[in-house]
Order: sequence, then C-alpha cells, then structure tokens
Amino acid sequence: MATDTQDEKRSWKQDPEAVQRDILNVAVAEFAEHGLSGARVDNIAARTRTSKRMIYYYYGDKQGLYTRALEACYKKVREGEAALELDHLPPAEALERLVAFTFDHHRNHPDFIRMVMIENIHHADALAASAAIRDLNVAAIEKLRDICNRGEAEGVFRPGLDPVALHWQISAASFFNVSNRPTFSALFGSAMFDEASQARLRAQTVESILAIARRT
Amino acid sequence: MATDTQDEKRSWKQDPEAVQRDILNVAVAEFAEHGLSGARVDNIAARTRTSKRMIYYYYGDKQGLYTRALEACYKKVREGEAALELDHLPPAEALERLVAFTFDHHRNHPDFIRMVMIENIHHADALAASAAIRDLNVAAIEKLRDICNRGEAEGVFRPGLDPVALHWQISAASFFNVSNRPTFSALFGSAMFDEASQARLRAQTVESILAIARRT
DNA sequence: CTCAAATTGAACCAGTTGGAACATTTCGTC
DNA sequence: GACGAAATGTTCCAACTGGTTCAATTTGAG
Repeated sequence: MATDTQDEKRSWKQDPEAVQRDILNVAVAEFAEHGLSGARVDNIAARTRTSKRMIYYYYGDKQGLYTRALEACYKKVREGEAALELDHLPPAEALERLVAFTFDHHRNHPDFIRMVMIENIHHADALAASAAIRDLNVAAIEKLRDICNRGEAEGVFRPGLDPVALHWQISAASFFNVSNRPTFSALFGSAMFDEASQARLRAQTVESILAIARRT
Repeated sequence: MATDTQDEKRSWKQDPEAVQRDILNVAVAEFAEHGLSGARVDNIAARTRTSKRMIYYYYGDKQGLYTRALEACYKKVREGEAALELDHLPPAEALERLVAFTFDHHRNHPDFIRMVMIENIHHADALAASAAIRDLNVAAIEKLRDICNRGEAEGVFRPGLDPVALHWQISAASFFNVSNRPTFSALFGSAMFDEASQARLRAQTVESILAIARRT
C-alpha cells in the first residue's frame, strides 16, 4: 500500500524478445542449479526483470520453459563449435583442435553439462520431442564425419572410422570431467581439477582420441 | 468407512530390519528413477509392504532416506569390486580385468549410475557428509595403486602413474556409457548401445587405459 | 502384566503451480 | 493524433500436491 504515491508512473520499454531472453537465461541458471522438479517458477520469476505472469504468457508452463531452456543451451554450444573453422585444416590437426575445444568448452560451460545431466535423469523426454536440437547435433556429426573422410582419404586415419563412436569418445572424457566433479572431488580430493592436472588430462584425452583415429 | 466391520483385526509381524531393507530397496529405485526432488515419498511408501509413517520412523525425513539409499548403493557396488581377485594376477592383466569389469558392472547397474548422477546434480552434498562412502572408495583406489606399483616394479607400466587419474579415465568411459545413454541415443540413435558396438567400445576402453598405463 | 518398540491410518500444513481479474503502457498503423 | 492490439505489471487465490506429524493400536520381551 502507498507504493504509488509518487506521480512517477512506472514505465517500461516494449521488448518482447529481450524479456523472453531474460527469462530463458534465468531459467537455464535455475534449472541447471536445481533440476527440473527442484527449480521453482517463483524463483525464476524473482530473478528476472519481469514477472511470473510473463513466464506463463510466453512459455505456457514449467515444462515448456524447461524445454526451451534446454534448446537454448544446445544452440549456444553448437554455435561455439561452428565458430571453429576446421574445414581447411589437415584432418589430424582438425580433430586435435576439435577435441581440445570440446574439452575446454564443456569445462567452461557447466550449466550446459548440468542441463544435459538433468535431461538424462528424465530419460531425455524433452530432447526427444525437440527436432531443433536433433538437427543441431546431426550437423555436428556431419562435420566430424567430414574430418574422418578426409583423414581416411589422405591415409592418416584408419578406414571405417565411425564418427558417432568418435563423438562418443570425445564426449565421454569432456563430459565426465565436468559432470562428476562434485562426487569425484568429494571422494578423492580436488587435485584432479587444478590447472596442471586438467592440462595433463586434456592432453591425454587429445592423445587417446588421435590414437583411436590412427590405428585400429 | 465400514472397513473394519469384520472381527479380523489386522495383525502383523514385527521385523524391523526387513522393513528397513524393504524401504531402502524401494527408495533406491524411486530416487534413481525420478531424482531427489522428483521422487515422491508417497510413491515409495506405496511400493513398499509398509506405510509412509514407517519411513519417517526409521529415516527421519526424505533427505535422510536419500542419504541412506545412496550409501546402500555404493556399498553394493564396491562389494562387487572386492569380489574380483586381482592381487595375484600380473599387473597388466589385473588392470585389463578391472577395466572390463567396471565397464560391465556399470552397464549392469544403471540405478547406481543414476544415483551418482543425482548426487552430482546436488553437488555431492550427501556424499560429502558420509564418511562411510569415502572409506569404501579410498579402499578401491588403494587396490588400484597396488596394481600400478606392481606394474611399475615389473617395468611393464611407466613410472609415476597416478592411480586417481587412472581411475578417472576408467570411470569416465564406463560411467558416461550409462549416464548419457538417453540423450545420446535420442540424438544419434541407439546403434552405439547394441551388443556389437558395446563390445567394441569395451575393448577400445580397455585398450586405451592400458595404453595410458604403458606409455607416457 | 507392563512397557517400550513397532506399526498403522488419518490429519495437518506449507509450499507450488497455474491462472484469473484488472490496470496500465507501448507501438504500429490508419 | 486516434485506436486497437500486443505487451507488461500487480495482486490475489484456488486447487492440489507432498512432506511431515499426531493419536491410537498391536506386538513381544522380561
């Protein structure tokens, strides 16, 4: 009561896209932090510059917001990947760079990792319903397939390389490094996560992947 | 109403330990299925032979039940590991068997993997508070350290091997293979998870780890 | 017989989602 | 510049879900 005694009428700019982005950013943070059922719509609303009203206005319900947040995450990651210009690099070097990039990128985007973890907990239901995300990832695989083909043609990679399997290998190390850090360091200390160890781990990961690509 | 018209008074046997075991088993399944906040105490109660009241009687609250469920999980897994008799095997063979075992074991115990995923989502809070679990895992590392030392002494492993780093490598592949299966197969199909591919993956994992142990 | 432990069914209460109702502002377009 | 549609804010709350606890009974050991 008595909040609007002033003549100042609260005014705002009409900027639907900014509002939606704002909501989405906060939603990613909140979902990544607390999980799907753990996240509170009220919390998300409180952390935005807008209100709960707008969340339902634009995203329908909590599940819809979650799905859109997940999509936004994937989009951002794959955009980063696309920024790498690997097409004109020699295949071995391109692969090396891709692995190193993935390792670093995942390390620098724990929210993305956590969203994927959460999605896995929920059996990838939201992901399965999103054709947009599938397209993004298929594109990523195609890029990797191209590298494999070029390497094979040049004789530096072994024939019959499966880009999906390779992607699995790259992801396993890079993903686990972030996803399981809490339990791992609770059990074995945080030594594995200091700079020196991480650099060693990164190099070892690159090396292992290249070894797989080269020999049988 | 009118449920107890019969003279039959519902009677029960007193068996506290069985009741607690029953609750714990169901709790693991439910938490693994839906996560910490996603799990419903009502559901757990419904799936036990006992009542919701008993859950609180024995475990205090939801969080307490979760912690005990997590502990039970770790205990079971490390017990399985201990059953492997690696001490009298040549080091390379012992390591090979350990990796293969871990890969298979994780694959066969998705509930354990999911509990660890959930725990990571929650920043390993429960795990950090459980000395029992830490002890179990330290023991596992010691076993691995022994293998490393023997291999180094025999000259088949490179010197300075870090058992924790090695455990990291073993876990990354074995864990990711289960934890990220939902999203991975939603995106790229389930080909990676058929028998043939899994066998190949397993062999490749063993090979990679041994390569790390042997050379720098 | 007595009493603590075990067990039960039902009630309680706090928090959450989803939305209704109403008021106000912006902005493109005619 | 007027008008209407879209965008935004505020407030309130109904319905429900879900975690937690109370009151009362049954069991079994000494």
